[in-house]
Amino acid sequence: MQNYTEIFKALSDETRLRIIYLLATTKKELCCCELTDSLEEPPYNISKQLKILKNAGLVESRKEGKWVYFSLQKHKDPFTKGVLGAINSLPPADRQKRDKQNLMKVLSLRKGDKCLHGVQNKYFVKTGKSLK
Amino acid sequence: MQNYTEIFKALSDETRLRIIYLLATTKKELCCCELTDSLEEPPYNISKQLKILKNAGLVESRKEGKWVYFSLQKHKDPFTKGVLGAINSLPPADRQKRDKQNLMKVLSLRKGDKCLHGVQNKYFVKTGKSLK
DNA sequence: ATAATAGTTGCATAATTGCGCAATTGTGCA
DNA sequence: TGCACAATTGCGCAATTATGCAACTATTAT
Repeated sequence: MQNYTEIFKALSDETRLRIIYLLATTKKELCCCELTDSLEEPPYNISKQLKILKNAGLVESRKEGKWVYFSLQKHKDPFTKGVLGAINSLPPADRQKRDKQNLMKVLSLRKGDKCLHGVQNKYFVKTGKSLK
Repeated sequence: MQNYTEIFKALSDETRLRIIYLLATTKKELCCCELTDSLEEPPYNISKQLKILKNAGLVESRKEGKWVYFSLQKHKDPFTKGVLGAINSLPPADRQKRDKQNLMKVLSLRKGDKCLHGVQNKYFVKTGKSLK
């Protein structure tokens, strides 16, 4: 049962839930810098939250050159599938809409479905704060 | 989205998940002392966890004399319904089997579907520790 | 009224978590 | 080799949460 409480704990943080929401609704693999631009959170924070999600078995990663792509864990037990299904069906709040808009903007910069740029809003990298 | 992280946070504790599991699988309303005996946890702990579950909107309570009966919240949004469904379908681990055995024992003491006794293992009340 | 009991709450302390910064790792490229 | 950059990690501090005990409320029985 610890497994399950760990999954719930991983989902009990707003940043982590926003990440999962993007992964679940777009059904794409996203790299750290794309998530950084989408959530307007500094890279180290995104990276830390992704690690927690990975340890909980919700997310898996794939390294490709300098980039690491994250996606929902493929092999899910019925429990995890049920929980992720519930998240996937959530109506998007303002925050989610903006996250998704940001993501669409960044995804349009991909070349051949690959992220070949880095963080767009470089300001995050240094300060962790949004520009406007 | 805070609502949802709050729900996940409420479920990210083993004691609370055990309570929800009993409520979800028995589909009965259970009083605090019955949960105390089932989980073999001291009453104040059960009471505190129930309060958190209640604040998260997962549980509702009904007072009847000295007793307070708790049950799953009746009016559930699709999200909550999905999450509780996932919990309900969990295969019982050893802990859950014992919890349920304990509960069955205590439920058999009811008169007319009412709990008219208190905590059976009174030792919990004073020390919070299991007898054997 | 007094005692007993179901349940709750306040408080002090311990443990955990979150966040930002700086430093580090790993990879590709000049 | 040295540099740029995506991503990660260790550390310190603040904030939050968990835990156990004791005191408290509410209700019933004597």
